[in-house]
Amino acid sequence: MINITLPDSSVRQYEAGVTALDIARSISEGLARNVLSAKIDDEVWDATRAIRRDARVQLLTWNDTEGKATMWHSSAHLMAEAIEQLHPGVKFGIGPDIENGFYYDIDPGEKVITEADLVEIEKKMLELAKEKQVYQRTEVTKQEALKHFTEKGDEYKLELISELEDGTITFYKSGTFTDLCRGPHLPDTGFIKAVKLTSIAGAYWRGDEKRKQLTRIYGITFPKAKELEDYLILLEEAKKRDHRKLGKELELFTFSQKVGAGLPLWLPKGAELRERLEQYLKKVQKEAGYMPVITPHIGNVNLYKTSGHFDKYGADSFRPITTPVEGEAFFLKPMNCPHHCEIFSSKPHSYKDLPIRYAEFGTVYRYEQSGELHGLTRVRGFTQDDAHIFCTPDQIKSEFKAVIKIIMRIFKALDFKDFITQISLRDPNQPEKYIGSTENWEKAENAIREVAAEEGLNAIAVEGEAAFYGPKMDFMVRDALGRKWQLGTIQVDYNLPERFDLTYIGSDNEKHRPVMIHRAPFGSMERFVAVLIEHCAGKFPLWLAPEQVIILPISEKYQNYAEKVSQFLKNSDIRALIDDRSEKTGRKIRDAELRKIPFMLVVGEKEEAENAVSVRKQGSGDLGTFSLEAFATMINDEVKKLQENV
RNA sequence: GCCGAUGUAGCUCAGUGGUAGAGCGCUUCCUUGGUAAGGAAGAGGUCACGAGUUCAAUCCUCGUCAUUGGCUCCA
Repeated sequence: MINITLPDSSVRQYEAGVTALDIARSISEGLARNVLSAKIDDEVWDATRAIRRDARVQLLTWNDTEGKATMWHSSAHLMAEAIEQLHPGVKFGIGPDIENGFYYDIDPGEKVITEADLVEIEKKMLELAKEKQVYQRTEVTKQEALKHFTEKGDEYKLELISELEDGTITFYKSGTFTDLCRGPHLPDTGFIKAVKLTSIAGAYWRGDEKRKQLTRIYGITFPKAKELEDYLILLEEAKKRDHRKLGKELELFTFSQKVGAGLPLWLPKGAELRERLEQYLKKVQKEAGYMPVITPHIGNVNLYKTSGHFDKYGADSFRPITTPVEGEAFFLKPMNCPHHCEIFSSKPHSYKDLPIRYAEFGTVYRYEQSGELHGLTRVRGFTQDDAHIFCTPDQIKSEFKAVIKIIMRIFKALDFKDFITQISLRDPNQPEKYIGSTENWEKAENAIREVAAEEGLNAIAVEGEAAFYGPKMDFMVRDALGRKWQLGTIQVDYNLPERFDLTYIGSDNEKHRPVMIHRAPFGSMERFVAVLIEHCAGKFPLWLAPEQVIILPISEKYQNYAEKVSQFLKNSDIRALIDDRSEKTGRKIRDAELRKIPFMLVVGEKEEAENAVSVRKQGSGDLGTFSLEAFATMINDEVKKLQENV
């Protein structure tokens, strides 16, 4: 007998060789029907795999992330089986579960799989699922594994097997499909009740752009048809928040082929919104001791040779601008830091001057690959809310913390709660990607780790995500469709000060090297506004809304009074406009609601007589009648509250 | 940059080898209306751009550009 400890700490005894499914059955049939897999100690196993030792067992169902993962991983196998039956000879790469579903990378040979094929594959999957094919796990030797896939002629699987150690290799077979796989899997395919193959895309084998591009098919499955329906509705809802759609509808920004791909044009309302964000940050930065600087949009190529940007990115940048002078060339600036280094160099500094904080809303230009452009989140010309802090080594941590404080203040003011804090480190396997000494890198990385720990940030460390000159702390937020974007960033840099030979005079009257902190709380105005639009679904906080109030006269007779209200609000620093169309009030209200204008003021005979307005709040309806003064006070108080909500 | 898809009126989209349609928006007129769509008329398109096939191309073929789902990249 073995002892099985359940999550509630109760211990039950079973025969050795018992399966998680048996355990579930011994608790209740209903539970057994829902068990997808099980966590045995800290490893997720098939629910049908024999347990031969004492263990902690947690049964996993659709309600568990790992349960879903099991479902989706098994679904990838099911899809592969369907594809193999419909298109014999297809070769398979990898087919993992992902955050929302699964994919399989396949090499269809001569055939091109298109979206039209997906419907057929879905149908086949459901057919096979109904057969309740059992997922059978077998342990195989490396030799057997190699033999199997040599016979099948699947070079991708052979490559994967060649990297595995003998004795750890398992196959899973379900129906007619056998795959190299670590598992775990569902007991059988019958759990898969609803299937949607969502998209098809090219994906390089092993993520290497020099290797063959396979066809990747993404899909998602559910244990109930209703859940699939709900998921699809959710996706539709998410699309409505897409900043590209809202940006157009709310007239915030646009693009023009004539201007060029990836070069955003801010429309008046978008510019209004952005300027308010900039003014807000300028105020915060002034309080925090930053000094404004302004630098040009181009810089001599030599500047970027010194900084290292030319070597690193020169080949993939906009071509240099040449001049009538032989050999002279300028670059569109891709970064503000080299310019700021030169500002620092413009005069000698004492340790007493440090830290020095230069801030600039600096517009930079980067030649992003054409396939990378995406709305406002990935563009070729954008404005960073950049600043560079030049400090002594022992000021790093306090300066770093002060920056975190600014970022948190902004995120809080805009109600960004779901962000990810990431420590972006070197890839230790690719030292050639970075400049500077190992010693400096370690110092910088340690400083960031220490700050993260001391500030109690729940940060995840990711290797290979650092900038080429230094490690970063990045603040990431997801867009409406779940894609992660980096917003705020703080970077510790020992390298540029060295390359620019920056110095300050210490108390010992010797020259010392300052450390540089690069930081941008918004990241870029473009990307930040994009994420902000999606975050609030276009319903901006009152202080940012390009149009705060719309006045709706009941009829033309009250046009004069509407003008008077408008003038009063403008004098009270409130952004108001009048809907003077010859339309009924219901229509004006509907249009204002759709334009997401925070407040609507209905004015007619009654309001004019009382010098009042009837207030309607976007999304929540009629608030009743207010005197003009009371309304203005209410708006101004709310704006003030929102801005100071920190 | 790579693989796939898409590009028709300001917007959302339908459509056809014989040079085009709807709804919304816009303009004008009627209507002067109290909390999510009042009525009528009208204007508006080189069907992304360039070649090719054809008697004839918005439609078929090729190329370019842009958008888009991913991959790769992201100072």
